[in-house]
Amino acid sequence: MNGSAAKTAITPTRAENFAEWYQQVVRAAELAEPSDVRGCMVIKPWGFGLWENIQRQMDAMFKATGHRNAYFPLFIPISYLEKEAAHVEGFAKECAVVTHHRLEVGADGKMRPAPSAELTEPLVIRPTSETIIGATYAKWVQSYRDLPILINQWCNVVRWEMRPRLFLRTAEFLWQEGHTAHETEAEAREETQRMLEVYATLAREHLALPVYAGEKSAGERFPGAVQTLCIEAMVQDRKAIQAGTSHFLGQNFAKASGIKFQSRAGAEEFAWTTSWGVSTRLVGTLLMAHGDDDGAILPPRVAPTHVVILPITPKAETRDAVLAAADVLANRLREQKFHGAGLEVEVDRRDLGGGVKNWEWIKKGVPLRVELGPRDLEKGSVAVARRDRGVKEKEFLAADAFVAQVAATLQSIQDGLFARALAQRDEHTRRIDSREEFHAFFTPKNAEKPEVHGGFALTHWDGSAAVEEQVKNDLKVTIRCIPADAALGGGPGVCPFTGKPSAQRVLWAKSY
RNA sequence: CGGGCUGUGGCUCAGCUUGGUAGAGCGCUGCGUUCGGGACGCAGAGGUCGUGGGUUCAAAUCCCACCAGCCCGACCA
Repeated sequence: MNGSAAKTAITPTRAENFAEWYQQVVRAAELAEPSDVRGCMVIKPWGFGLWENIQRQMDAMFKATGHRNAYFPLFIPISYLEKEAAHVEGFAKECAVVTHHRLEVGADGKMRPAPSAELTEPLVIRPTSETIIGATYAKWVQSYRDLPILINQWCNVVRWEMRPRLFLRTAEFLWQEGHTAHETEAEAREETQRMLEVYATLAREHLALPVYAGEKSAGERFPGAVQTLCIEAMVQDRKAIQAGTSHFLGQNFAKASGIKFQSRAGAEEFAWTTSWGVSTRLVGTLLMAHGDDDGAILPPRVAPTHVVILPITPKAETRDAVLAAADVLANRLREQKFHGAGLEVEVDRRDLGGGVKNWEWIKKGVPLRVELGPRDLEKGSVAVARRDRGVKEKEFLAADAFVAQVAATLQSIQDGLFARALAQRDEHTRRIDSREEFHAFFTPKNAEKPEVHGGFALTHWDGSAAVEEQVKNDLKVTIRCIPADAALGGGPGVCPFTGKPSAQRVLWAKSY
């Protein structure tokens, strides 16, 4: 024991070095770790449990909006990728390529790809699946009666990133990609919008992340898309992070892949397609949005475990009774429903001393920790600590009362996290009308070691790529989206960078 | 993929300048005392010093190459 009361579980703190804090949280919370393969991560059970919960809830929303899951190949012939010009250009730089199908022992005794087993056409490991799914849809679609096709797939993709960060940017990551084909433009645009709303709902209600929804500027658009919609969240260093995207692909991919059909009028027409996705990046987003200097804080709706029971067994003679009581309490809690499902409860029976266990769970971000000791058995009480409050704040409750109100308590944590994130975002979202103020907003006081600064700026823009480019070069700030909400856009005005007219305000920020 | 820095038990690092055959703290294992705010004592286990080559009687230490990681840029869910 060397600690003062002010000691934090994570060093450095968020204020000291946010990027390093994040990495330490991922490690301390046992969410993931770097693997021996450059750029790839091992997602550990606690981190994967989080992803599974996000997955399950999102999957239900996809099904509810008429989609079905399917699975398409990991390997994509290079010729498929070449079909859509903008698309290849966007992804070519980060593709892993499979060139051989067999290994052999070389002269140096080491394994090497067998020269005799070179593929006639190399295969790309999917960076995304528009092309191969498009080629498949082309076979499936002949008539307007075959439309719409509403399919989603859960899978991994590979984008050969050079600067990996766990969950936020890795060479391989897990995601879902929805791919739909429609008879009309209007239908496809509606789908694009609908799925963005699904993402916004997921973010707000399940992940407790307030998000701004809007459209990407041409410069930030998905390669090959006509329109890219997105939701943008703010994390605690006030940077933006894209939490989901939905693309209206027009007829670009239909033309590239030959998805055509005979219309009601008998004419041959190209289908209108969409694609939309969210990735394990959401896990990183959650951590950066809600965590504190003691580690992760998980929203109850996606936490792998809602309640952990920590039996306090100071004396051998009371140990069995306490452990038995912990199991009874756990079972009573499991009968409680939170958003339709029984609570996930864990009894931590490990024979570890003192506060060690307690701190492990704090770092992991479990919503509720319950201490149960010999004195509680006598009094019928429990000691409850909420992860969204200070680690010292322990509430002694009658066990019955705790069980009765546990679902409400979890919801209160969920709501509290959202409110906290919303307050932080609103506090650091500013309408800015002058170039000088814009620059000041995004310039740290300490250039050597930049402090947390800036935020979201709602500023007019003349619509030119030149301004985007200039601002990005000067400040590393980009347009995160053109907000759909008129209250944010605020109608016409003047671009502070050029003095030219602007249709509406757009959302600027530094981003992940 | 360009510029800089760094590779030594599981982790963080000392040792390298001035070559002489490897250390600390944490963690881990065992036993005991502890346990409602991150415990303590004693006894242990654990290292091809990133990889390959070179110089030397002798290399963690000097030289070369390669690989990997971190930071800063360009790119991105």
